Amino acid sequence: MVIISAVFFGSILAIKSIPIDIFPKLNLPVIYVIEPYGGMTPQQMEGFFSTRLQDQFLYVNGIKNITSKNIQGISILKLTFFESTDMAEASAQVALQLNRAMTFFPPGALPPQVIRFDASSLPVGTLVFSSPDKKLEEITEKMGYWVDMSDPYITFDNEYIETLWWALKELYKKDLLYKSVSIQPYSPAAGTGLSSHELNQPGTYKDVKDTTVVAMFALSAEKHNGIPTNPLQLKLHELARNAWEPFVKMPIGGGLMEADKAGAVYFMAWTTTPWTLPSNCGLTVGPNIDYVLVQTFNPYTHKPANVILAKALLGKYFKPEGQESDFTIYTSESKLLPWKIIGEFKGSELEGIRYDQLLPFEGNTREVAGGDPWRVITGDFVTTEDGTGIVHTAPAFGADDYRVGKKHDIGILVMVDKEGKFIDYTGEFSGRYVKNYKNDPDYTDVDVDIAVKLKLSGHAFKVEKYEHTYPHCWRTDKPIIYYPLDAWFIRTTAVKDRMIELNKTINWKPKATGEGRFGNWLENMVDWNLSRSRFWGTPLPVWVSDDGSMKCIGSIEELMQEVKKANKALGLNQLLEAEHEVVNHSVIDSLTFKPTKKEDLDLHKPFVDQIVLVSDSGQPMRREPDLIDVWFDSGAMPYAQLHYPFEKHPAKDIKKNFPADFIAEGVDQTRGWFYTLHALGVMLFDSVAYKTVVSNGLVLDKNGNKMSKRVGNVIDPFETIEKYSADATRWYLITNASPWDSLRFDLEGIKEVQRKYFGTLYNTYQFFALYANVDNFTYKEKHIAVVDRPEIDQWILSTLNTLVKDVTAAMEDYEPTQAGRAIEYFLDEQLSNWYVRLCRRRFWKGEYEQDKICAYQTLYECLETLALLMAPIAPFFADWLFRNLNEVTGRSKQTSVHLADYPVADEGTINADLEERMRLAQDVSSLVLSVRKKVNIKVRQPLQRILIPVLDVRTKDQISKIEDLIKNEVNIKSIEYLTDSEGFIKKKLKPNFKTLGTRMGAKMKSVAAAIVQMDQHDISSLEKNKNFFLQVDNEQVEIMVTDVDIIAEDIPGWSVANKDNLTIALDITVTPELQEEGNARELVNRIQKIRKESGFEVIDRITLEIEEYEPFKSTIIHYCDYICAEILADTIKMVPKIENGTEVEVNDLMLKLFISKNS
RNA sequence: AGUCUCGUAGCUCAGUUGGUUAGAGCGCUACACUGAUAAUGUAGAGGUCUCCAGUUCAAAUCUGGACGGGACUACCA
Repeated sequence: MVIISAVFFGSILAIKSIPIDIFPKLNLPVIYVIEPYGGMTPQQMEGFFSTRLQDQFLYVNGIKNITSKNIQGISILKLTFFESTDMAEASAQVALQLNRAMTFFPPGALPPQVIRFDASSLPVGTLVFSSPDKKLEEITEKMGYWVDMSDPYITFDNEYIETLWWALKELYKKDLLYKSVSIQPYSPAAGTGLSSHELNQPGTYKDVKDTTVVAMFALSAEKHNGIPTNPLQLKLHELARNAWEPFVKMPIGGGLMEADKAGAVYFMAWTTTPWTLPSNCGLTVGPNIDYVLVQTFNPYTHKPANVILAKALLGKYFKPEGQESDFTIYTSESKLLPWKIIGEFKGSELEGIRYDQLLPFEGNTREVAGGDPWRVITGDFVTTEDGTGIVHTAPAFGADDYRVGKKHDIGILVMVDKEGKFIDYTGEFSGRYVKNYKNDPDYTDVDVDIAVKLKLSGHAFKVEKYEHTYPHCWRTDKPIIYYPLDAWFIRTTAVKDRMIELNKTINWKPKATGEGRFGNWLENMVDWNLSRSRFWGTPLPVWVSDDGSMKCIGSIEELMQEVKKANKALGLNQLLEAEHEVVNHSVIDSLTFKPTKKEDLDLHKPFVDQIVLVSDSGQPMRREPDLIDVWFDSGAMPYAQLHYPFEKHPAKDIKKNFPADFIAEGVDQTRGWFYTLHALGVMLFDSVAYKTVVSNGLVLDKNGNKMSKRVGNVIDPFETIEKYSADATRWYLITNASPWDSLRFDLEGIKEVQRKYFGTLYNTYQFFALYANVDNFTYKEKHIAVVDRPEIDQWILSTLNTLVKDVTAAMEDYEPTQAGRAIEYFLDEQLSNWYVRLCRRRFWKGEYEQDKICAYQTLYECLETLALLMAPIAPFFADWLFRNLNEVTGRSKQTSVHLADYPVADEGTINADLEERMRLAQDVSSLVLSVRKKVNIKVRQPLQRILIPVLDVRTKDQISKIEDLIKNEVNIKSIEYLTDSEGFIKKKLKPNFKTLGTRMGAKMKSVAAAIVQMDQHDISSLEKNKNFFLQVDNEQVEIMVTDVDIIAEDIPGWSVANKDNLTIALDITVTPELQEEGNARELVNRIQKIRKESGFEVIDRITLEIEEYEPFKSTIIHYCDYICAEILADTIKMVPKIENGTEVEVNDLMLKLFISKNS
């Protein structure tokens, strides 16, 4: 047993130290890449993420050695995971699910404490570290989910078992543990019960052809012990008699009709297992099903018969043309069976009617059955899908039968023994196997013989071969049967209400699973069948004596005491070491039990079975042979792995480990682990076992099919992680679909994540590092207060803090998908696409002073925070980023992102107004750009102005604060606002359906139409008076300003664009001045290109010579300073002729120029 | 068979308490930018919101049913 601290760890490390050497390396860490490329292409991304790098990192940096022990001052939250050792089998599924699950930990919870649970029921000794564990270990580590597996606690340790025993004894004391029979799948061929797991093996269910019989159960004589048992019973006989009355003494059905034969009434019941008929104890009908009494003939004996069956199933046995056809002409040769409905009733009316036992033998008498057999009872499970609507009920051989039989006390008959053969005293069938379990070549089918017998005696209505699926034993390939076996139960139904109540306090993700699937399950719960008849597993600590007294052992100590007591009372010597000391009980002959030392004690079979205890009355007691359900092991895991209540060690304090903050597992565990944890938590501690549960959806293949080895569509997690990295895989799994939704796993999606998210992040970081290296930015300057930074810095920091808030909220709500998507959006749309793009100049232009430092600090803070925020999802990249930043600046004392605290939003930095106006700026820019595109004027060409109609003061205010930004972004000179609108702006009304709808109701449609029809005059009247009367369907309807959105749709004569209620108009006149400026910019652009092609450094100064060219002359004169500044030229020389220059095209003008580097 | 869940663009997913132009990203096409440059930006095409019926002035959204994918439970005369 061990509690393991887990750290999300990792990073990416260089193999080769090839710096990106565009600029001299200064203090910031160099971005290492694997191949000698300068940039990061999608293809390289794969290589960059190579897990080989992760491995190196782990060992070089020693992060592996970090445990909860040496991390101080960090809040530790608990995380409980369940891991199955079936890893080898289901590795892909489990690994992928784990990937999704493990992102769940609330912020500030680093490192989470992970408890590893090992639900193995493998044989003692064989499981130390078998390959599945190695594999598990490896994948866990590579996924960035690290648990110390060097010392896992295991469920077959004595300490673990001791807690289980303690738990069982607690239940025993509360009278929640009892022994009973249950009908279980059983393989007579193998002589063993089968678990449902075994029954769910592929290939278990096979199509077989069985002999089926529709048997006829004759209603008893009219009285039972002198009184009719059901008023209907009399009536049925009477109906039959009356129906046949006209035919009495007539030659009918192959003989003279006799009055006393006419009244025979039969229930029809179908069975696919005729061998269960001697064990029949009842007939079950559906209370709400309609049944009919049909006058007809027995198809085999051709004698008159009256049968009862469900009305809905008449067509299965009777042809329509036979209805009310002539009874008198029916002979044994007749093809057509005449029939007539002579009575109709509900199933509930039939309840209690008695019938004669179908196949009475010496061995299946009323006394043997116990109870009150051979009655009609009701059950909800009866359908009219097939059969007759009346179910032959043999409580011994069907779970439903047993349940309903018990409820109605019809007794139980078990005419087949555990070898699958009829017991003695079953007449001619005695000793015969119900199926060919012995591979007897001369085997004859008992079912057939029973069918023949029934045919001959007039108790069969239809015998036919029927193909259906039937479960088979996976070991012997023989059909299984359902058989009553002794079993131990936990009386979960006794705490049902409490379990339901406490379940309501559990935070289920998604909610529906808890309320629906799990809630239903609880509502319909049955007692928990604990027994398993295998060899390996936790033995049930119950000893029983022949006279029925019972002891439940709750600890090793107690066992020792009891053994001592037994030794004394029975003269045994069980405590002693040796296998000699033969005593007067054969069981102990080969005893190797040496309980003098704890570790020598083996609480498993066969050892515990050899222990004999003594009852209070001095009788020897033997252990019940049962083992307990491994799900009990799992359910008790929170305390069993702490060896509760035997350990006093503070680290094993139950209060710190129970209940779990949350658990996560596949949704398929609803009835498994989720249930057993809950049941035991409630029964033992009257507490939930977990506060939150996340039920993970399945990971499907890209076509939406379940991954299966057989189909070959399994994703190998090793390969995936090897190739695409843990981070990209994790990010993909988390952001693509909520953990509880099933996910179509497509490798293309991971590539997309690499490009889109990690590529952008990497490039953003690289951009930062590039210039930070140049300027030697190490965050050594004093932190500049946010309010003292430029507006755009304030904005991105405000957005960043909003992001922190959102991500934290999403994480706390166990919504990592939302968190991941929010991070993506921030990085891509806001940081990269807006902030960095707009601020590029600030990083390379000008001196290293205030504004530049602001830019560095701001971008640094964004990157740093991003690293922290994304650490749970992308542990390796996040750490890489964090350390790259932090190792230079030392801002955080922690050496790894996983040791640092999760960011906390600074509310003071959040400025909603600012965020709103930046959104406006983005929208305005986007609109201007789209107009530019429409009219084909490139952004480099400056334009004079845009016009923004503003219908409220606030919008104007907001926009005017970000004018410069917009002007810069879309290259215009000025922004003008149109406030007084009438006659200039063409307005349009958009009805607000929400407010209008409730008021207008049915008139809504015509009102909406009328609103759209309103002219400019009407609109200004509405604006002025705040209301307006519309003429709709001869009715006056009042609308308010608040009922409409007023949109400036158009400004006549301008090029406009709008989005929502924002409209902009662009002045597209290019004046000669603007043209010149455009030319200048174009020229700068061309020269920059040449600089780059010529291999100049960005800081090189140049001289520019231009061949004189009249149309361009004034541009150069007017914009000389601007051009020089941009291209780092000291002077521009106009020369008459250039020999070896470059020809460039500027707005359709050809220029010849020559650039030389100044020395 | 029952219970649960999912079904929206070629693909992966958003879509608030029902409200009128159903959104992203990828992919595709075109263009722009060129001191983040194998990077970046803009635009376009692409939808019977699986189907049917109902409730409503109004349904991708609510109700019922069908179909399809998936999970679990059960194996049934």
